[in-house]
Amino acid sequence: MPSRSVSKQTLQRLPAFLHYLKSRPEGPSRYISATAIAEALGLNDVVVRKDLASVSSSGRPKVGYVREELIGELERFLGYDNTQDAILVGAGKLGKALLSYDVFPQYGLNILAGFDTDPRVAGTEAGGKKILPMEKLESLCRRMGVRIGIITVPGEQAQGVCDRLIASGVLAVWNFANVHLSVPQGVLVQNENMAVSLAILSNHLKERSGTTK
Amino acid sequence: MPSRSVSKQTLQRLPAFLHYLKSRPEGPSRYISATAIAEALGLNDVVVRKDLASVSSSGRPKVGYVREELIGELERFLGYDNTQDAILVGAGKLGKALLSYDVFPQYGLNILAGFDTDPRVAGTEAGGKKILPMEKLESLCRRMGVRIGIITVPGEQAQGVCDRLIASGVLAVWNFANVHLSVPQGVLVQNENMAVSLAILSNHLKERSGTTK
DNA sequence: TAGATTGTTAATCGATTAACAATC
DNA sequence: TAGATTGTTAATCGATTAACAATC
Repeated sequence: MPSRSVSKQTLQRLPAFLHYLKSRPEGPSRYISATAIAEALGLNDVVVRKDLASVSSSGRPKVGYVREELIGELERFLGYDNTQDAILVGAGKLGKALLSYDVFPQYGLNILAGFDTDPRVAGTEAGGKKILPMEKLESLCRRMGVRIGIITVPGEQAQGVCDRLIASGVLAVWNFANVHLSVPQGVLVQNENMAVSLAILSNHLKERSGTTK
Repeated sequence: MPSRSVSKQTLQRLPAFLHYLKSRPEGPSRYISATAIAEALGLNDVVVRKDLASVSSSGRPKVGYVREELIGELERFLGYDNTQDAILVGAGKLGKALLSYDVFPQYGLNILAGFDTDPRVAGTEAGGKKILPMEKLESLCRRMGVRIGIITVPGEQAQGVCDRLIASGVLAVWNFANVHLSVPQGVLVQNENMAVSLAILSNHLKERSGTTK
């Protein structure tokens, strides 16, 4: 079965559906409709129906979806049941916080270890994960077939670290450094950029103040 | 001068432009072209030109933009020079990390204080910021005219906290809890959702594995 | 059967890209 | 003048929304 290709927008909504289904109090019915999800999340119902269609085909007219079944299909689609190994580079404040972040396994992410250039940091632990010196990066990645790299180093070092990760076989980079990373075709960079969020918040306030009403 | 309205996509790219301009080594020229920015960030040049047009009108054919001038215009547009006060609710691990995050002021965000229900936490400090008991929430918000609220409480409490923030005059909510928040028209919720990022990473790997090549 | 719901097909909307005129 | 660059107008593309047929 080929994995269906979905748009980025769809992919951004699916986790919210899953979370809503899980958090919803066990109702009298085993069923849930796309309409109900749409209403709860403030979305158009056709959007929800289309999104669900790319993940499941168990929806039945008049009744909707079996809640438990849909949860399973979403989890499978999002890869929550298929844990991926990752490594993290840059064990500063943020890096350590992520190493200790204990909900990642629930989302299918398993951080094997952290890496840091600072010899005082390498050798220590965070969240029960070892922090290793940078020299071990390539060998660990290759040995374990690591495909996800998390970058939490200062901006100036990010591109260099990224290049080393890719050379070691990493195919997806989660970038917390506030710089643009250049990567070869086929490698994904997912930026986690607080500056962008702040810009959106600030712009909203500016527009609100601008209104006369 | 009315603040120009820009699309969300544009707003997401502007911080990257600014960061690139700032990080770019002082070249021989005072000028920078949209084409050069586009190339460095892997974007289409017309997109960059359109984005810049909504922020600046100082671009000149043949020469481009004066780098320093454009930096100033971007900073002003993004509100980096116009610091906004914010409060944070939920002083757990993540909350404390954000309270200590010392780059926010550079992006125009000033966190006044944290709040927490736990009496053992209220009264302590993080990053030099006081953590206050929840009872003081409304009075502080009203007194200081706080318009940004940061939510780092567990999911179950997020909606309740959100309602209290809005009742206290908050107009923009930065939500780190993995739940959908319902807010009245005119209030913005910006979700910082790691589950979404993980879904995107995981989906990329799935599609890569799916390819035969 | 009637009503609720799914899922599809067509219409609309908005963003990106392409083409080009203006200008230093 | 020629070339590089801006900024605008038109064409394309993709996502959302609307309309509707299918079905339990």
